[in-house]
Amino acid sequence: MKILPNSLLSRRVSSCPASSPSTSLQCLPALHLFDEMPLRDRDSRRLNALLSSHARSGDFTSALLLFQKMRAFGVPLDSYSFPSVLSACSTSPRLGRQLHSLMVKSGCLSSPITATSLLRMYSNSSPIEDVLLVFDEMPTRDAVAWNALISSLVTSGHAGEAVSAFRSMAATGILFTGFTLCSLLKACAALRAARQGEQIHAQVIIAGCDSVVISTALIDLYSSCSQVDMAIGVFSRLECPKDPAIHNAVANACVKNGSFHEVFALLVKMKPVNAVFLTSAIAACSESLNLSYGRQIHCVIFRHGFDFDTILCNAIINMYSKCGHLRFAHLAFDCVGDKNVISWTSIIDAYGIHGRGGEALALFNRMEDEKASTTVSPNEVTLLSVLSACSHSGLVDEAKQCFLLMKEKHGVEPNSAHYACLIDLLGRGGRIEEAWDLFCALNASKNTLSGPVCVAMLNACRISMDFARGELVVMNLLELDPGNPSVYVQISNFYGDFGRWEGVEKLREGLITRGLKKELGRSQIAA
DNA sequence: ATAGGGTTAG
Repeated sequence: MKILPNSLLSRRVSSCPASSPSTSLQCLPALHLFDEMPLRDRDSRRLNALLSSHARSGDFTSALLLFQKMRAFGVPLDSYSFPSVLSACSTSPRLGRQLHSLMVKSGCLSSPITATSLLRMYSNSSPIEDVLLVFDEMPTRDAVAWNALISSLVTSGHAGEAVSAFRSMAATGILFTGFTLCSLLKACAALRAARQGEQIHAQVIIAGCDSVVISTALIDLYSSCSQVDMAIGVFSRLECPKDPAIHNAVANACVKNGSFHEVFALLVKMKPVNAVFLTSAIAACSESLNLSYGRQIHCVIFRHGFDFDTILCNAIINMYSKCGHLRFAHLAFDCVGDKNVISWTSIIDAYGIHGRGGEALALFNRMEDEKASTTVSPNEVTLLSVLSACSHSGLVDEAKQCFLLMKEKHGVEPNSAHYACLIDLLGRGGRIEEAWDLFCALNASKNTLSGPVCVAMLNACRISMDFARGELVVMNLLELDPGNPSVYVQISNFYGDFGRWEGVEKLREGLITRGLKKELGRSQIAA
């Protein structure tokens, strides 16, 4: 079952990743330029131009060093000095704040251009409140300023507020641009607002601002709204040249909506392939449990020299793990040069789902040991994988120990998924008293009681044949998640275990009056 | 002088 032509499989490595050039060498010419400039030439206009050229070429170190020199030599700073240097410090909020105060002192915030650069700086590294403050204090706001605000709201997870901001923008009489519509499409995608998204799509067509970038956002919108055919339609109707990003967007849309073969068909036609596309292609193999295609695509990745890409490697680890090939998952993990928290979580989870909790724990400890040198720390997903690995292997005490250390040692606050996992684990271990104590504590504080926590507790009651406690949990569960059909299945199974068929019947009636239907399951048996 | 789209773990 080979899908890829030999030409693709055997292509020589075309581009090896260039190692990044040394920053210290890069900034030497910048310093020389300034130092060798005759004193009379060191005026704001020339130096601002130099500053902006450094920033535009991505040489932020030189831009910041030059800015320092300008200050040291008393070169007057004006509105043309700040945008470049602000873009150079987007990852350093402390430096950004200092620049902000300099801008206030030099009266450079009256222009919407400089104020917008400041807003973008804050939106890259600071809480949304800081961004709003800058926007509120702008004396005049043009379309670019509004666009920056809307885009900042969307990327910080405030999609609803972004739509409101757009309404305010329109009410102020500022005309939207293609950039505005692009951010709104992202907002609609985040809100799964298909209707509103279609209306923006109409605006795009009316305003005639459809482009490859807008189309990419449209594909992502339809993908998020589970309308993969619409996404593919936008892609295939696009008349301008298609760039890598739009290919990647449509591949992602297909993966997310289960159209795996479309991804493979695109891959065969695509030239040149890129690492992002291959990541989606690997994800398609994981989702469809297609080890054969996964291995072929892994070959392509290797031959193209993309195996340095951490995100792609993480997808490969996950693919081998999901397809049942733990040994290859581990080999792929060992090959990741720059392991991040997802690399570690993926391999820990891989051992967990293969029932090898001891090795998962050993990897977790290794991650802790290497923390100092790699600056990678476990997060809440990592801890959930560790707990779940213990659960699959019956390592109850190890899980409890890990749970106790979660906050103080790892700095991770347990959430309801962690609680559910722990209760499930205690229940399976027949330790219903401990599970019940935890459940009652959560019930008392309310905010951590969730559907999954109740389901775990209910299962614990089934295992320990504790009908009285189970009935209490049933009441909690029906109150918490009455619209979820699978909840009724769980409860029904609980009553069934105890032969309480009248309970099952009552539940069935409840299901019918609520008009709930359980989604049909599908099973896949590998040949 | 400021501006938009694509990828990995539960």
